[in-house]
Amino acid sequence: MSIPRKPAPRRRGRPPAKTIPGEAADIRLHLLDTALHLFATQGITATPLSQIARKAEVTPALLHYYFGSKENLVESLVEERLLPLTRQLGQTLKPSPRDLRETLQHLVGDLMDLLAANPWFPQLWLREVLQEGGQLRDYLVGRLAPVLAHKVRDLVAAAQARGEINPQLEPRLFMVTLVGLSVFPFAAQPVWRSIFPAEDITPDVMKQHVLSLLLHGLEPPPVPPG
Amino acid sequence: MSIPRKPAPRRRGRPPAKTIPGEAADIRLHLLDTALHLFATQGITATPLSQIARKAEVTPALLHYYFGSKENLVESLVEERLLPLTRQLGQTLKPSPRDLRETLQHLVGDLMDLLAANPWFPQLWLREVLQEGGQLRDYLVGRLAPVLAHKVRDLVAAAQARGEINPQLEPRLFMVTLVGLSVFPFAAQPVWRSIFPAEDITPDVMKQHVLSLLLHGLEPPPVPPG
DNA sequence: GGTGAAATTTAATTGTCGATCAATTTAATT
DNA sequence: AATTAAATTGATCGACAATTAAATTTCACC
Repeated sequence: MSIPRKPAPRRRGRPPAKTIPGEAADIRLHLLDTALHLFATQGITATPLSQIARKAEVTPALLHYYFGSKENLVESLVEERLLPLTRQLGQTLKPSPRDLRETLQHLVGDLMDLLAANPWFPQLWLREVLQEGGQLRDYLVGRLAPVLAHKVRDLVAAAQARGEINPQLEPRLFMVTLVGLSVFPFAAQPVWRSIFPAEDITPDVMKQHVLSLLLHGLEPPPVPPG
Repeated sequence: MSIPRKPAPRRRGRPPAKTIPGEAADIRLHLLDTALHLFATQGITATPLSQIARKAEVTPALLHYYFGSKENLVESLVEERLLPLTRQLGQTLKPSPRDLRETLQHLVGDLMDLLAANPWFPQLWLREVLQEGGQLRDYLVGRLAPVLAHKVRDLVAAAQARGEINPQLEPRLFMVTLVGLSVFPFAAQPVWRSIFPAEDITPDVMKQHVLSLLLHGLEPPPVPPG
């Protein structure tokens, strides 16, 4: 039985190149992954570079070698991880010759798929966007919001004018509501899952719940004819 | 015109007692207020004691004199500011021989009133409940949730069984949804208010919006008979 | 095979923050 | 009036985090 050995405490100097190609994981990307995960679970300011380094089994100095500074590391994360996701989300609203309901259904569906596929997203979002001084807020307000929030507001207002939807809704609040409705349950998962057993509540169930609430609220469905 | 003078840089030693009774504000409470405000807007870890001290026009040492440690200060805040509010909220669901809609309307209404009256609440709530290791999480899961979440779940399930409400909703997700729907828009105020002008969106407007969405979703109201 | 660039670590530097403690001033008590 | 208790500052210590510099090892190319 081989003794489980500490993974050779990495000598100084440039390490030998991996010959196994699959193993040649780009260190920089690995650092990004590690940082993203820790930032999401603990917050950016609360996570020292040393911790990222330890988890990635390198030294803090290497983080500086690759990113220059902590601030820069965050910026890289936004640029390379967050932006692609949100851009993808932005696409959803592009072709909207559809019915409003259908459009919103797609938007919320896509958003929730994205949240389910990237568990770090909701926490990071709450912490770094909603929080005063959050590192990501400027980006949101400056780039993402104009694309999404304004469009949603206009679509809702137009549909209201046509009498297609509930006129008591405030168009300008609609986007926030949408986001709250989808992001919050994901971010709060650890809480409600520890309140009652809910292993059977999959992302799909959550999606159904949210969409149904969005479309009909508490209203029971009309009795089917027959 | 008198030169605006720096408020006398407080000599060391015990200060003379204020004879004006209204002026004799309890320093400890003042420190709590200041800390609460800064914590809510910047985050706990992001706020050094020195900043609280500067804003309250005392030295960091005094904070230690009154609270012993930063951790203790946070605990005091939770104990003396947050808990009373949440307890008060817990009362709302106590007497519920009412109709489900009416009950929920009251619950959401009360919650949103509370949020509007205590602007620091949403931010601190998000941080202390949703965040891994937040101070309020244990309390919420252990005490508040059993009162609220379980009750809401049961009420919703019962109403569904009676065919009174939308059967597609997941009862166990209902409470989270409710909280997300009300807390999120408040917490995100700084964001959406900077996206488009919305001075006219008062807490009452927000309340109407949320309640209407909750009750009817996107459904337009039935054409009034006549 | 030698040489410079690349990738790492170790070690040193600097700044900030929380905490402690002695000194000082006033209040309260006897 | 004397003495003790309470409230407050100033100075500073130790921990730790971010950054920088230097040293070391390997790689790639001529």
